[in-house]
Parts: sequence; structure tokens; C-alpha cells
Amino acid sequence: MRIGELAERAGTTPRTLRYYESRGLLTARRTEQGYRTYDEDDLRLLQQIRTLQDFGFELEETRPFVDCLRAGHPAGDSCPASIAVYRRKVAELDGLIGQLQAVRAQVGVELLRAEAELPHGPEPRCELGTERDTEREG
Amino acid sequence: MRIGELAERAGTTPRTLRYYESRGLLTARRTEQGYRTYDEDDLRLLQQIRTLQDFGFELEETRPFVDCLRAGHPAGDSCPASIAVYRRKVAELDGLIGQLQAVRAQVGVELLRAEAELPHGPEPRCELGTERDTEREG
DNA sequence: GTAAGCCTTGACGCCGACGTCAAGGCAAGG
DNA sequence: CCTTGCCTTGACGTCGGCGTCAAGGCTTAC
Repeated sequence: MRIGELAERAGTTPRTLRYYESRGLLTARRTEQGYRTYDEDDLRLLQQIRTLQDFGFELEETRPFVDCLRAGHPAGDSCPASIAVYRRKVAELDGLIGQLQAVRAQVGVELLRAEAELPHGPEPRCELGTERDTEREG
Repeated sequence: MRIGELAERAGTTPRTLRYYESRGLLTARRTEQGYRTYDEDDLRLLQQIRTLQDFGFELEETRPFVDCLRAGHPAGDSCPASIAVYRRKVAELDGLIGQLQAVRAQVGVELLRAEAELPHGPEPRCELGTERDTEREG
């Protein structure tokens, strides 16, 4: 199949596939007219890349998976190098999530404080009764 | 004080302050020689911006806080517009954290599966006894 | 006098993963 | 023959928040 069809089947664009090729991932055969041609193996390879990209992996981080598939292994993560990337990514994600949770907590505190200091209530709530409803949220 | 001193006191660089000025935040007076001059209010304003930037706010999102301070309010978040930014940010962070946790879980699962499918154990563990240790981790 | 150290504006560089446009080739259908 | 729709390469644009360099002005210290 040619580049347009492969792109569509993988839910991406020809430009993206050419970009991957320029980065050394996803090489292509050529027809006599110079058109790139791909087979089902290339589709699987591309799907592997896209899956990892959707996870937020950088392109370079997908390379071990690609190499692994190219080496004939059943899956992109059937190689130690790929698993090492998994591990690094999990650690990175844990760290990032932790940071974001800390920021979220901080901003949450500032929000509550700022709301409390505002003269008028933040939004029409609470001021209806006397002290009911204080632990509910919508 | 001039730009270098302000930058240092805020833990940033002159380039950054000029950039903020180009974006319409943090305006400066000028000496006869054309040098930018700042006062303590400018420092507070800049600190507000830096704090939010460290939280991951985009520059545009700091604008309501700056406007609020400029309007003479005691804090950058003493205005409804700033509080609205807080709220949007909290929601955005919650969404992002949720996404990252989902990705983390997915990658974690793939990692365990890939490790299990590897011929040799992932790291020297588990294979010592027969079936002990199966729920421990390092 | 001149070197050091501050400042000015202007403009290009960077990063990642492409989008978009330009100019042109090839094949099929009417 | 001509249009349509694929494809090709090349090259510049995007976004955010600056870094870095160039060329030059001002002031102070030696």
C-alpha cells in the first residue's frame, strides 16, 4: 500500500509518516515511480509508534520498540531495551504525577483562601441555611 | 532599582523581564539614559508572576493577577478574575492528573506483562525459591 | 585613556512533532 | 486533452518562554 492508505489505516497523516522516516523509524520500499510502499508489518510498526506516542512517549523513546519488532520479535516490548523504557517512563510518570498533585493541592489551598477573603461569596451556595450542607459538593 | 537587580532579587534574568514587558505585564519607568527602573511594587508583581509560572501557569493566565495587583488590591488573587483562573487551573490539573494516572496504569500493566513474557527474569528476583515472594516488590 | 560592567534594541536560535505551502510528476477517467 | 487525485522533495511556520549573540551607549574605576 502507499503512504496515504497506511496513514489513514493508522489514523494519522502522510506528513507524519515522512517525518518518522526522516527520523529513521519506519523505512519504506519504493515503486519504480518513486512512491513509498508499505506492507502489513509496517502497519504494525506504525501502530506501535502511535500507541506509545498517545501515551506521551517521545519519538526517540519508541525506537527500541521499533528495533525490537524489526528484529523479528512478536511484540515491540519483547526486548529488554523496550522494557527499560517502560520502567523509565513509569518512574517519570510517577514523579510528574506527584509534582502535579502537589501543585494541585497548593492551588486548591490558595483558591479556598482567596475565595474566603473575597467580600461576596464565591458562588451562590452555603449562605442559604445556617450551617447545613457544609460537607456536600455538587 | 534597575533591571539586573530586580531580576536577581526575583531569581530570574533581565531577558525574562524584558519579555514580560513585551507581553504587557510588568511595565517599567525609564531614567534619562533610557534605563528601566523598578520599585518594590514591581518586585511584588514579578514575584506573583514567577510563583504562578512555577505552578505551571501560562503567562497569559497570570495577567488577571497582575491587573488585580495593579488595581491596588492587597494580593493578586483578591479579584474574581484571578479566582476564576485558579478554578480553571484546578480543573485542568485534575483532568491532567487523571489522564496521567490512566497512562501510568496502562504502562504499568504493559511493563508487568512484558517482563513476564521475557525468557529471563527482568531483574534478579523471584526465581530463587519456588513460589515465595510473588507479592513483594523492591 | 581604557577596560569593566551595567544597560539598550533587534533579531535569530531552541525544542518536538508535525502543518502547510510550493512546484512539479504520474496515472486514471471522461 | 484535460482534470482530478494521488504522490514527490524542499522549505518555512507553529507554539512558549525565554537564551544568546550583535552592536553600541553610559558610567565608574584604575
